Amino acid sequence: MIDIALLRTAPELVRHVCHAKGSDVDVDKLISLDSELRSTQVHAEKLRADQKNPSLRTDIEAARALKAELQRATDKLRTLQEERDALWVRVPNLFPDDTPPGDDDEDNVELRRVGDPVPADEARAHDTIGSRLGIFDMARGAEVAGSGFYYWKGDGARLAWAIFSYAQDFLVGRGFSPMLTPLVARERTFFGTGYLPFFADQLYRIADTDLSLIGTSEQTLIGYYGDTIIDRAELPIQVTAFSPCFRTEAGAAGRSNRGGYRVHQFHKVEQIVICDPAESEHWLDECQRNVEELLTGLELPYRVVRVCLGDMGAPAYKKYDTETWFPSFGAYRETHSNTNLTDYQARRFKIRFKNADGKTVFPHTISSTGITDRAALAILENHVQPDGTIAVPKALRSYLGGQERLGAGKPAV
RNA sequence: GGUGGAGUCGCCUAGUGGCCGAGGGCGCACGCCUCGAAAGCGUGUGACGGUGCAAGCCGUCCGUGGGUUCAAAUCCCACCUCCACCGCCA
Repeated sequence: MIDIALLRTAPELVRHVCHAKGSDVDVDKLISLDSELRSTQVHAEKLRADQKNPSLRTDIEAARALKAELQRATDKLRTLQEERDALWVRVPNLFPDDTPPGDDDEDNVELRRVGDPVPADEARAHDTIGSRLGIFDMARGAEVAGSGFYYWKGDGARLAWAIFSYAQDFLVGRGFSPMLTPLVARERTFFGTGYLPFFADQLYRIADTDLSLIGTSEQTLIGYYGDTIIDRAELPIQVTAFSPCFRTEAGAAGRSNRGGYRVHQFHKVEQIVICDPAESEHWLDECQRNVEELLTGLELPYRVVRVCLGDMGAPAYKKYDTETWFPSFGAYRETHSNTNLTDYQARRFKIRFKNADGKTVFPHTISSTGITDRAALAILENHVQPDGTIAVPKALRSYLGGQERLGAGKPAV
């Protein structure tokens, strides 16, 4: 959420944000609901104050009448509150003036390219390579769990573990504290992190419970601090976690995403920062630097784009995507996303801290990919050798017992 | 999963329908005292919302949400969490 005071002091700004981010929230309705809510609240509070008058103890008839009136006022208050909040929680976050306009990822603005991409080559498709080496299996994944699930096997599974360990060790070296988190969470958590109501159709809900599978450990990492007032001395909080991530990808069926690029379950090392509002731009840049150093260490060519308005999502204030070169797609494809959410999550989740002046304020949150198994797919495609094996980037060798080639031995299974 | 107990202002605690419409202690902050400190004494001590130019004022919050009542921390219902024991288990 943004500061509701903006609705009263700068309604044009709220209108502008809703329009720019394609929100269908009726701002005029919102303003009138909010205004009526407040006058009703003043009325109800006055009645409640009257109710405390000791003379009512001897005048039970008057007390009854007052009770009835107060009942009507609080009923109305509740209705108005529900109506206003239903709209308010859907108002998107603000964004800086230099945010690129646009509707989708086509309109993202490229900032830089790093590394020398190998030529586009359909034959380098990771599923083809991985299947041939016996380290990657879509077919059996579909058999067991349905379309959109796959297996890493043998050297493939070792490669996946290697990149996750590599990324986590790197981030720990950068001051991040590692966690292993719950893989399910309550609705409250998804609301607080801004995934509900905006991405409701992405959640795997667990029948007959309040729980859903997490779509990212961001949800449980930020959730850890929900409804708390953080000691200022603890900021900035830097945490990282490895977790499976579950997404229904509703609506993505039929898109050209062969192989394991877009699936219902992937694995991710996440980087999360909770910091003083004055420092969030700095930490967004720090997280971006981490992303790029991780990719450089994996010897993968990439480009960085500034994400446009239409591709950003309601909770995001500013977002960089990092896209890694996939020869089989003949394109840079998103492997990392790095977002400054400013105080949008903190407000929803009542995460606060006391600033130097002793005022209770909302911190900013940064949510950024560290590494996912999409990077492992990119390693297959970019580092495949003429003999069909995969060259292991130097940075990963210590995580693979010094091994320099993947898939050279007997295929697993 | 079963049975029993419990959740009050950072921590401990008082509390069985209206002198609690939240008291006390600890801690913390400030002041007095002191050469300085400790002790002692005094004052203060949260969150959220509304209102006002402002000092301030008003309201809400006793795990959460409902309900009973003129009136609820207190009575009723549901849920959440924790503790103990039993069962099961990596």
